[in-house]
Amino acid sequence: MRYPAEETAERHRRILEVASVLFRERGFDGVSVGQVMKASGMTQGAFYHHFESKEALIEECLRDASAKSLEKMAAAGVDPESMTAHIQDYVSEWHRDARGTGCMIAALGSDAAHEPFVQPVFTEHIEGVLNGLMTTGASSESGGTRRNAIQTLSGMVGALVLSRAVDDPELSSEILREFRVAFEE
Amino acid sequence: MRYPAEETAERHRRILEVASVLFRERGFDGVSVGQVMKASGMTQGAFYHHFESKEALIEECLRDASAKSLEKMAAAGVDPESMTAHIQDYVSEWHRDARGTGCMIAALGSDAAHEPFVQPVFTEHIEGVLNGLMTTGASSESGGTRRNAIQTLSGMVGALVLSRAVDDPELSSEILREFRVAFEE
DNA sequence: TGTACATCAGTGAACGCGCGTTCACTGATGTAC
DNA sequence: TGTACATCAGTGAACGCGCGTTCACTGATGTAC
Repeated sequence: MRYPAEETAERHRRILEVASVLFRERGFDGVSVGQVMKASGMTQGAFYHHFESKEALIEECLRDASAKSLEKMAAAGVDPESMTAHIQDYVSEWHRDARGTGCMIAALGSDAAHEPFVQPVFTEHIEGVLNGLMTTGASSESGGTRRNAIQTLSGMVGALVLSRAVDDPELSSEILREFRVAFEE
Repeated sequence: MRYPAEETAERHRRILEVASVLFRERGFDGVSVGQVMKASGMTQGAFYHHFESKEALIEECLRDASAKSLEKMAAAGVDPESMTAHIQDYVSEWHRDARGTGCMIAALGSDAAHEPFVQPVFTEHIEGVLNGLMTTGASSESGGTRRNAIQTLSGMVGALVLSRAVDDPELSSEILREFRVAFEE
């Protein structure tokens, strides 16, 4: 059956959305094309009418996640107080437990090191985040320099990765809490 | 052929060493049992005389990497200056390019989030590293508190992950360099 | 001390399985006349 | 306006491949007598 262009675009979006969540939850190798399509309500075969390959899907997922993340950040970056709130929200129990919809760097960053084809997307994304952190002076008391943005982002990503790698809920929360106090008020 | 106990133990160590490097370089899913055994100079079949399963190998590799890392850190932790040097060495181009022999948190941390069986090892390891950072006051000008250890470790791990996720050598070096200045002298 | 046998870490082929990808086929929609 | 046909996003079976794991077999070493 041939479908109206609108429905086709809608299905494309659904695959992208579903896959984007699954990849962040389970890693690139932890999700198969079949699983993505099943979760999107279609059969495997239809996948290749929407994407050239699994790698192409991954790339598009990352570009999508990057764009959404930068939008959210731009909204928070209008003044120093809301940027501080944004950082506090990043290093939170809520975000730790929402891998599928959260930061792609924390979820997939260490995989990016051995999957060269995703590195261009990560490079652009990280540049974008650094610029976002610099637009307000919230990254440190000494103002919104690029150096402060780099130090802030490193800490945010590291704290979230540590809190997720750990088994013990007390330690996990302690990491988030103790990191957060560096950006209080 | 039956082998002397010494040779058997030596082969076990070799498998562990080879696998430990490969996992950090390519991730858990990026390395097969066959590849590990080939790189260790044996055939696939011998693997199961040394380890119960691939998961058991991974666990033993991580415990080994953790022990070696904590030893190195203890050696550096005798005084604040050498601990500072240790931190500077961690956030370096050298370490960035030595994934196979470097920090297991930076190399495999985001995979740990979706492989629950490795989380106990990561929990113990991270506790150990935090204790190591606290033995000297080097983690911050305000002394070796646990809070400072958490903030320092988060930043170290995050900076290394960012520097490896990125395509552009200039940006990668900039991240390392700008993070390092926070711990100068 | 010499011989018979149990041990067990090797070899390498085979197992079933799930993967990414391809394929022949279907049939409602949009287009040409 | 009605009919004939091309399009193309679906279906679901099949492809070859590499995976983790198992297996029958080998044969030098260590042990028992």
